[in-house]
Amino acid sequence: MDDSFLQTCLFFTANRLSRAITKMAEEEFASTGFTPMYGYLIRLVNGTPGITQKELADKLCVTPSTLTRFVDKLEAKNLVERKVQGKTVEVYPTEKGLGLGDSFVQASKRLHQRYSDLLGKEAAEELSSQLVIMSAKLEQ
Amino acid sequence: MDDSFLQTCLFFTANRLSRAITKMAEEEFASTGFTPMYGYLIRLVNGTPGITQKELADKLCVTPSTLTRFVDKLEAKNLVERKVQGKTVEVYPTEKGLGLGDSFVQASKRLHQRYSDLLGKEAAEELSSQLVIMSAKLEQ
DNA sequence: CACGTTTAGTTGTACAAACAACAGTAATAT
DNA sequence: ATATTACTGTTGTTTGTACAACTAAACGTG
Repeated sequence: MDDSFLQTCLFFTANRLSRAITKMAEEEFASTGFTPMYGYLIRLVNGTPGITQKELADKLCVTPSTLTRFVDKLEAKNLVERKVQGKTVEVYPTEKGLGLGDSFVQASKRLHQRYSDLLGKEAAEELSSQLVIMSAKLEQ
Repeated sequence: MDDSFLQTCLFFTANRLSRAITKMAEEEFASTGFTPMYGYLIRLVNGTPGITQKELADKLCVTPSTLTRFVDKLEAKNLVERKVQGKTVEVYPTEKGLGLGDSFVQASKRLHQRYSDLLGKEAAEELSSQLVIMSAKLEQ
């Protein structure tokens, strides 16, 4: 049967890549005790104390509801703190969160190394920057 | 703050693209009453009557457990039929499933047109084929 | 043949992420 | 100054997907 429609459909190919890289990222982040997305969130908060949830959602490209759940979990584990400011919520790092920062940076580096070895350093960087450009166009 | 690590991390950029294209695909497939993944599954079954679940999982790049759930749902809606053959399960189309085939093809075409308009036809095709190559390397 | 090994599929469970509906606050317009 | 609109965040619910543990069939070797 002709199943070439799978290879040419961006929905399918993008999701395939997403699943492959997510699996790899989870493996590399496993030692931190958190999944990659939480690692990036904490890094953003550590690097921008008082960043609002809206800004976090924009940077991470997730919906506000998803971000609420993320912050809920991190707050429960005492890794970030919320401070309500009118209608917005500012998110601040905690001592514990700041202490974990480095392990996330290390995990990111291992992940980057691992996929760069498989794809080639140049190709990996080119791919990533293409994905940013294309995502922006699709989100319009 | 320097948040360039988000743009250069393939985990992040791949998931961003995945969410953007998934949203678009769901919009275009909404009129069929099914999400895109189910559409592709039905097309595979319609085009390859008796295909096994293993083969479907391989083609769709999902795990066997995920595929079991998909087939469960489609079978409940009478869109495919299971036939146990020893330890494997063959999946066959139903009349109803065959009848829906065309609407999935139409939805796929609309989706393809829509993202091609945004990305450029050439760029979209190039991107999709790059994603296939890169995914294969990551899955090793 | 019998036992262990591999393979295919299923089920329980968990998590990321979305949407829809809602609540509270801020900003704008009349 | 009040009413309306817009914005930010939360909660309930749903879906896609994975993994681990399991069952059952097939295969291979002593």
